Amino acid sequence: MRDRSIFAGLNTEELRSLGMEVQDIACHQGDVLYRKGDSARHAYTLRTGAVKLVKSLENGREVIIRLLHRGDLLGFEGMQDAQHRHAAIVLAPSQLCRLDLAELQRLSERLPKVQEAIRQRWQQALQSSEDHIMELGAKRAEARLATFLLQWAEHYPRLRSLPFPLSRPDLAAFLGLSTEHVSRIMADFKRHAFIQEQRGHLEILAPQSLAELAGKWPDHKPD
Amino acid sequence: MRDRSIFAGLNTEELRSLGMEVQDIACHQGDVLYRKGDSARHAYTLRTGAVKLVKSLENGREVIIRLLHRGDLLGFEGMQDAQHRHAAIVLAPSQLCRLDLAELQRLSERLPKVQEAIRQRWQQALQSSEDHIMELGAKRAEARLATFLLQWAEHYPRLRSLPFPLSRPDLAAFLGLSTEHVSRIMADFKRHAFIQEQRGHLEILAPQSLAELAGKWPDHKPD
DNA sequence: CGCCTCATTGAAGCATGTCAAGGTGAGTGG
DNA sequence: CCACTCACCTTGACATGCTTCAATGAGGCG
Repeated sequence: MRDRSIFAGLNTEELRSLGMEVQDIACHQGDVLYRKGDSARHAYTLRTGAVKLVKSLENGREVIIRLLHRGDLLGFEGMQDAQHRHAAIVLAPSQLCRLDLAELQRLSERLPKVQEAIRQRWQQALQSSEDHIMELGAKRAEARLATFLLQWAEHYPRLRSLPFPLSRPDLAAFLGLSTEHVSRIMADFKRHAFIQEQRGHLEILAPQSLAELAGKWPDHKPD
Repeated sequence: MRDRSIFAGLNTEELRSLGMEVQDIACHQGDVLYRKGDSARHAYTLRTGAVKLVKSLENGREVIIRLLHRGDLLGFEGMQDAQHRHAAIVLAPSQLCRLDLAELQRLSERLPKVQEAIRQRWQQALQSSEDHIMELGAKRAEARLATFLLQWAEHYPRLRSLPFPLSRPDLAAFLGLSTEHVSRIMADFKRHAFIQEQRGHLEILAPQSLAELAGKWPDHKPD
């Protein structure tokens, strides 16, 4: 596990031998990796667990811009901006690797592979953001939530009972809805026996039904 | 104008001398640069004009994922995906440069500067997508529209009358609203003399008022 | 214990979507 | 040149999805 490639096909040892300072970090729920506006010193790779990237409106309302899973990178915006664009908050017990940004910068100039790897991750992030835009722009609450649950499940293949460290406010902040509305829909899903929930774990009982809901649009009843 | 750097600090001549096939292209409204699913052969830089990137839901409903302005790049997802992720449609008379993706790929492996430049643009795109997510997730229609108009204006500094090639359906598809609702709000803005519109041109009369609206949130009245 | 935050539910209000109708303007074929 | 069409814009009336406010209960934690 310690030997698996953590970034750009390189594992911890190899990165270290290239002069990179790599630090293993263990976090638990609620830990703040960095806040919006912090000067960007480190980037991270998420080895296990889950992290949310949060942006706040002047108003105090928070929006979750992206949810990170095992294998995702974060904090790399520091390669161009001096400061972090959002806050990174740990959702579930996680293990991360912390990389020094300045050294990463130098490394990427020497190793095109690294540069390439970073670009690739950025494209992934962009794609997921664009998908999210579609969800927010075109679907209704029920469909957004259904889509989201199915996507979440994809991150834990061959697992019946999924880790699900998201609170209702979290879900609301990610899906652009009110806490109450999310709660109502989740309760509905449970009543219809589409899902089952207990102590931070989620089980999807009727993926088929959720998939139908996910593809249902405001303006069109398929029958 | 022909000599200005079009990409990664290189102008047309320099790119050509590096073996890159560069083609100047002139387009007008409605031209389709590529469609979603087209195999990705070319990337483009937008020299003047405006382009929309569109994704369709299975339902037929269209969402504008991103709006491109002078200096923006498009089609670069082809460097990793074999196919384009969205359709690119020209909104206003535009001049573009078309680059061969395969050659660009090779070039970027030889020139770190190019790789770097592409990564930078990707980050910009990601940032703008994330901002868009915030708009869709946290603001109401009036505020979204106000924000959008002000942002649009920023792309045409020192211009009183802005080119504004967006139809109401376009605005709706970008802001995640219905055409009618957009129309109503725009009419409101005109009645309040915040803006003025004529034949594809827009004038912002009261940026201050729009800015106030843009910062107004559903749950909080500032007074 | 007492104080949080979270989850759930109800009732009411408002924002936005839907449906429908009529008006304009641009392009097209006669 | 005209008439036709078609996409777009606007407006109204209505339906509904979603939020807000309020109240309650349940679990974590000092």
